[in-house]
Amino acid sequence: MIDIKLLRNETGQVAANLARRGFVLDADSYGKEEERRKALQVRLEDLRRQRNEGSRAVGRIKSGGVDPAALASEMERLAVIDHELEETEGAFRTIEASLEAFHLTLPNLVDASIPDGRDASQNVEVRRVGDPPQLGFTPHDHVAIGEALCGMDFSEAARITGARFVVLKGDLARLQRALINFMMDVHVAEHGYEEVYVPHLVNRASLTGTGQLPKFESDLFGIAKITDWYLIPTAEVPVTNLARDRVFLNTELPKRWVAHTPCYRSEAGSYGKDLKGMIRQHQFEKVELVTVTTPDHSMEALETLTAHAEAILNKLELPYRVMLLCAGDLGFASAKTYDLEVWLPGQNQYREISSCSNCKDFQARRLQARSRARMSDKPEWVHTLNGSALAVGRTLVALLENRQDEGGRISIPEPLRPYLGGRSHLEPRRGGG
RNA sequence: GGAGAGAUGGCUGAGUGGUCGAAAGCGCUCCCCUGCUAAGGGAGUAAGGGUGAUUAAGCCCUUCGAGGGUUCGAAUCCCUCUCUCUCCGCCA
Repeated sequence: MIDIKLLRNETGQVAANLARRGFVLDADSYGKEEERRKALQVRLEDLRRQRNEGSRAVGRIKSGGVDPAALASEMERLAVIDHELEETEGAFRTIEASLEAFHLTLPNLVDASIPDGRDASQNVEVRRVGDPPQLGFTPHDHVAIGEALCGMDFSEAARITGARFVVLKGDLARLQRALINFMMDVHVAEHGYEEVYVPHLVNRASLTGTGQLPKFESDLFGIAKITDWYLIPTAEVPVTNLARDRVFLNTELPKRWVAHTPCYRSEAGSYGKDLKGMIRQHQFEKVELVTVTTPDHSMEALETLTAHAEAILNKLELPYRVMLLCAGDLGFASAKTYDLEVWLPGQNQYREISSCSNCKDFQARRLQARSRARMSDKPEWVHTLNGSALAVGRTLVALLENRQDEGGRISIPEPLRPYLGGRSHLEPRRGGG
């Protein structure tokens, strides 16, 4: 949620900022509704004050020996006030609820450092690391490689569930597990994150806190039995909610958490995209980094968090580029985002493998997550950041495609070998999976 | 799933219809005393919002798990829900 006071007082300025995202905020009609709210609130509070005074008067009359005439007239006066109070309260609640609902649909303000742009085509390449491999033959895509390794089966998954799922077996299932453990270990041992294990089902409040609800319900999988619960679309939701309703001491910050979870996304509205293979699935594994900082350190924390995600790509010797998202491509909760895009020879292009965002105080306001330097200080909103490090399924795809040889062997990068029993290669196999 | 107990400020914990936004303690802040690895004394210390001159004082409203209700008046009474704890059952 953006700062409501700022929205009220500088509606035009906020509207101009949000316009950079392509979000249209009608400043005039908002201003009018806000004026109505204010007038009603002032009236309401005055009525409540009158009622409180009257109630106290009744108390005084009763305790001081009953004077029936005074009591009757006071009660009569209060009945009139109560009547108007009830009406005003109803009107106020209606407008207040509608304003609150509206506030929850407003995306975060765009950071000043963000370039203009309408969509992904106008994102800015910040740097490029590593070169696409010179394979010297027509690269296979990960689907062909996976089938040759006899460990990637989409039709079985379709039978078990439906489209956009995969069954991994043998070397590939183990490779995925190796990647998860490798990433977790690097973040814990080398980057200093605290490993957390979190629920994979979350309630509406948590999803509202991080910004998926109320606006993006169609992207989520709900569950039939408990309608308040949803499968997590990312570990960002449960992990960032660790900060909910908390007041941190600045000395406790930054909090840096890492979690591995499966992620579930309905992929509504992406029917045509990436139908083949593991790139876009309803269920995928992800290792997620979350940082909670004081406001003065969050931009620096975004660079650090992004570097931590890049470290995984570097260790796995995967070529990638860093994109600074333009205003129009920024996610709902984010003020500034770097996407990491890995090179995929099978597609002959860079594809997103990580997204690192500074949400500044946007989620903190929804979450009531605050901090202060001393107990006697007034708490202020923390800043929250999150980033994939990395999307495991896509990392697996990238490894297969970048490290294949003409015979279909996959070379395992050095740091990953201990997680695969020391093996240096995966070999294609004959026969069925 | 069954039975019972509970949910109060950063924390612990009093408070069963009328200046209770809430005793006390801890913690924290400031001051004083003392003087050396500690202790004592005093004062202050919830949040959000409205009004005020958009950042003062003051005044006011709301909030004691959430939502309803009774009442002139609710932390206190009633109903529903959520969560926590204890015991039993079941279970990985």
